[in-house]
Amino acid sequence: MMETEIFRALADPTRRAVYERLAAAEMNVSELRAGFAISQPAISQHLAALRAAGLVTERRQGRFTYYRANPAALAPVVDWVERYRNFWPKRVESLKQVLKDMEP
Amino acid sequence: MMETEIFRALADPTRRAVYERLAAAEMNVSELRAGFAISQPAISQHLAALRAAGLVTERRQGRFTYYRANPAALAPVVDWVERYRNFWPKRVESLKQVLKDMEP
DNA sequence: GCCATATATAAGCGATTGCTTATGTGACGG
DNA sequence: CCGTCACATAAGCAATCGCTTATATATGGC
Repeated sequence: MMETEIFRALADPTRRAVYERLAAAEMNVSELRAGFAISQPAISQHLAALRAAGLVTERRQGRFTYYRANPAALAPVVDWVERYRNFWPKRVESLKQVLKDMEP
Repeated sequence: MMETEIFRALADPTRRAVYERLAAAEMNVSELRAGFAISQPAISQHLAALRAAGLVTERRQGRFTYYRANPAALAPVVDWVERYRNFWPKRVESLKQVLKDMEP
């Protein structure tokens, strides 16, 4: 299940923090690591999880790998929440559409 | 972190399925169990996780405990996604407001 | 009171998580 | 080339997960 991988990736607070930093600005691994008190491999492993879920994309440039958030990959989360829209008005539709429009 | 507990609760596919069934209809544990191929304690443990995250509420009636989904508890998920609204138009605001209006 | 029913909790177990240290891989600068 | 830098991968480990079986806690019917 695709949603499982995304929810699982976001379930870790460090990983959400990584995503948040990458949403603010594209960054290479060393720059990213600066904000956290964990080892470089730990960061790489978190990035691998986010990458597998499609939540971040990488761009290799020489020795550096630049990562950025891919907010379009959050669509399944909104989709899932949206399935319970019968509980509330269907204004949620708009968000779903916006995310769909972002697809590359 | 509150979001962590919610994301973690939703990260398990069985738990999401439980939530989905409880979103469709209030149900006691035995009725709920009928739809799954796992033991009664396993269901109770999933319900405990969902309950701890505030995603479901219980109503005891005699020997039975009836559970129902509490969609308002999904608000932090929408909130979190919404934090990246700078990537997309701010129509997301409306969803946040709707969820806030649902609070008991 | 006594027994069955409905659910929760405890205990135990293999699988998975998130971290660490160690090592690999590839690109740059001398 | 050769050493260093940027990053990924491997291996190992304690903690946590999701499940099981066993047991506790209520409630209801007799």
